[in-house]
Amino acid sequence: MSKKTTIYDIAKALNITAATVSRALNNNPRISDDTKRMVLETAAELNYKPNRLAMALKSGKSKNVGVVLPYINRTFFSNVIHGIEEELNPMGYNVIICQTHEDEKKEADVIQNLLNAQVDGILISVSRETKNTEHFNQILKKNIPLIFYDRKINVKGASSVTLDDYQGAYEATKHLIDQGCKKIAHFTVDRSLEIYENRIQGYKQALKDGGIKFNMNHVVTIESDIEAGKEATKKLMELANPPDAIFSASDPCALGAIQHLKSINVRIPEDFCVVGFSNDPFTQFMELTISSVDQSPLLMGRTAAKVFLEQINEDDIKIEKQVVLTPSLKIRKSSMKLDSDL
Amino acid sequence: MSKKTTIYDIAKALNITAATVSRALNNNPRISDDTKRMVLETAAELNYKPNRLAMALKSGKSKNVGVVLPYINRTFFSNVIHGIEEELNPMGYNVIICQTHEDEKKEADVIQNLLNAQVDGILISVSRETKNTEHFNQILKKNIPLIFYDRKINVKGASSVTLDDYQGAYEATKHLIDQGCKKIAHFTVDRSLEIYENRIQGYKQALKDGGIKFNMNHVVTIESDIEAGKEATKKLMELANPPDAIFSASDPCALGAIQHLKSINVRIPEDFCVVGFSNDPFTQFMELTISSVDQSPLLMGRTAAKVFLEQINEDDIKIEKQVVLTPSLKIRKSSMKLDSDL
DNA sequence: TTGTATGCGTTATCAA
DNA sequence: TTGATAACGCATACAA
Repeated sequence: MSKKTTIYDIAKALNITAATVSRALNNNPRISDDTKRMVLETAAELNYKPNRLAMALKSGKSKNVGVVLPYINRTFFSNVIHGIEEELNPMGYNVIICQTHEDEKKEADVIQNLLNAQVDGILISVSRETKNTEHFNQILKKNIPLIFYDRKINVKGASSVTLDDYQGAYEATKHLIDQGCKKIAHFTVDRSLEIYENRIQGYKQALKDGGIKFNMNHVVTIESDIEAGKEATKKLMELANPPDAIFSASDPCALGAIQHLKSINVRIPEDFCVVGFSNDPFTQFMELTISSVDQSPLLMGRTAAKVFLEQINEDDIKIEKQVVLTPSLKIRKSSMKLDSDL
Repeated sequence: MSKKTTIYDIAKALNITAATVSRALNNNPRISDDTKRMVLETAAELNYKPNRLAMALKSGKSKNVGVVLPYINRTFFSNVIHGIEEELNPMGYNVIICQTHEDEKKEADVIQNLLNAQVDGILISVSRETKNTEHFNQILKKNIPLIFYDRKINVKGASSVTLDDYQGAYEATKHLIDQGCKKIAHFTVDRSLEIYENRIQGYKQALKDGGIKFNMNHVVTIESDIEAGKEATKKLMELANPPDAIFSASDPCALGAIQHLKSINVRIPEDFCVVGFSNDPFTQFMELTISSVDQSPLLMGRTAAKVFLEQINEDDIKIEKQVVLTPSLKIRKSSMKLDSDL
C-alpha cells in the first residue's frame, strides 16, 4: 500500500519548495509556466491527490454541507436529497445526511455533530417535536447558513424553502367541492408542524368560500400510515352524519381510507371522493389512482441548495430568504366524479 | 458571532498548556483528577467544541464513510442507507452519500472524491455499466476497507454483503410451478449485473427441477419500469405460445405486466400469476397485492456496516468477508391461485 | 503529572 | 518567480 504522496513529495522530486508546488496546483499567477508544467507532470506521475481534510482545516471551508431530516427512507425526503445533490455536487460539495427520527434531542445532537465537522451549511427539515430553537441559534452564531426546507420553524437569520401548503389544501378542497361533495372530512397529522396547520387552514378557507359549514367532528388527527387512515375512516363512516369526501394531509392515510371504503362497498368516486397530499409514487400505481397534491420535492431540494449557494457567496451580509413553492393538484380517479374532468 | 474556542483558549484560561488540555479531554490517564475537572469545567464554560477536521488530519481517521449507489431515491437504496446509519452513527461515523447514476465514469469520480476526503471506508453498490476495476484497486491500495453491497464485482481484497438472488429466484419460480403454472416467463433487467444473472440462473434451475422446458422466447430483457413491463407483456401475450405466469426480476415491471393483463381481461391469479422482486412497499398497497421476493435492505445495510466496523478494527490484517443474506418470498394475491395458500 | 516540541497537509504572508 | 516560515486545531513522543 503506497503511502500517500503530498506536495512535499512533489517538491522534493523537483528540488523546489512545497509553497511553489501549492501555487502551481492552485493556478496562482505568481509562478512560471515552466515550473507549473513540471509540477503538474510530476504530480500526475506520483499520483498526487489533494487531501481535502488539510485544505479544509487550513481554509476553514470543509466543502461539506449537512442535510438533516426525520427519516431518509421516505419518498419525499429521498427526493429532496436527490435535488440537493444535483445542485451541490457539481459545485464540489459533499452532503452529509443525518436523521432525527422526529426526536428533538437527536436533532440537537446531529447538529452539534455537523458543527464539529465544520460543515459549510445546514439544510434541515425540523422534527415534529422541535420546540426549542437553541440548536438553530448555535448554527447562526457561527455564521453558518441555515436553510429550512418543507418543515420550518421561525428563527431569525435563517432562510427557508417551503411549499404553499395553504394553497395546496385550498385547491384540493375546492376541487372536492366542485365535484359536488358536501361533507368533506380532513385528516391531519400533527398540527404543531406549520405544514399541517397551513393545510387545515387552507381546507377551512375553501369550505368557507364554498359555502360549506366547518364541522369539527370531520377533522381527525392521526398518524401518517395506512392503518390509521383505515381506522379513522371507519369511525367517520359510523357517525350519524358521515362525510362524502376526505381531504387527507397524508397519502398513506388516503390509501387507508380508500381501502376501508371499498371494504364496506362505498363506491369511489361516485359516492365518495378522496384526495391525498404528497403525490407519492404509489398514488399513481393503484388501479384506483389517487388524487394528490404534488410537493415537487426535487425542486424543493434544488432550491434549498441554491439558496445555500447564494448565502455562502455573499460574505458576511446574511440575507434571509423565504422561498415558497407552488403546489400542483394531481387529479386522478379517486376524486373524478364528474365527466367534465375526464 | 463568537470565534470558535480551541484547546489553546482553555489552556490560556487555566495557565496550563494545550497538551494538558488535550489529555484531559481524551481521558488520558496521565493527568490529575483536579486539572481534569478544571479543564472540563472551563471547556463547558467557554463552550468548547472539538474540531473534527483537525482531529481527522492528525489521526488520519476522518470518521466519515462513503456510501456509493446508483440513485438515492429508490426505495431499496434509501432503506440500505437507513440500515447503514443505524449501525454507524452510534459509533461516531458520518455517512457521505454519493450517486453514480449508473455511470462508470461518475462512479470513479465520486470514489476519487471520497478518497480525497479521507474517508475511513467505502460501501458501494456498483453501477450497471462498471467493467473496469481500477478505481476499486485505488481504494484497496490505500488500505481502506471496501465493501460491496447488493451489486458486487469481483475484486480481490474487497468484502461483500449480497442477497442470495439465485435462491430468491429459484423459490419464486418454484412457487409459480407449485401453483400449476406451466409456461413461466421471466423479465430480467441487465444481465451484466451479477444479481440479475443469478436470478435468471435460479429461474432456470427451478424450471429444470420442475420438469419444465426452458423457452428462450419467454425471457425478456427490459428496463426496470412500469411501461417496459406493460409493453413486454403485450408482446408476450401476442406470441403463438403465450406464457401463463411471469417471474419478474423487478417490481415495477411486474406491476406493468399486471396492468396490461388486466386491460386485456386476463384474470389474475386464476389465469395468470405474477411474482416480482424487491418487495417494494407499493406491492402491498395495491388492491391486487403483488407477490415479491424481499431483499431485506435494512439488514443488508446494517450488515455491510458491521463488516466495515470489523475490518476497521483489525489493524492491517485485511480479511475478505463474503456475507450472503437469505431472501424471503412474500406470497400475495397476484400468485395465489390455489386455495391451499390462503 | 505536566510541559516542550513536532507533525498531520495545506495555504498565505513576507522576503529574497 | 521562488523560498522560508507560520498557521489551521489537535494529539503524541519525549523530556522534565
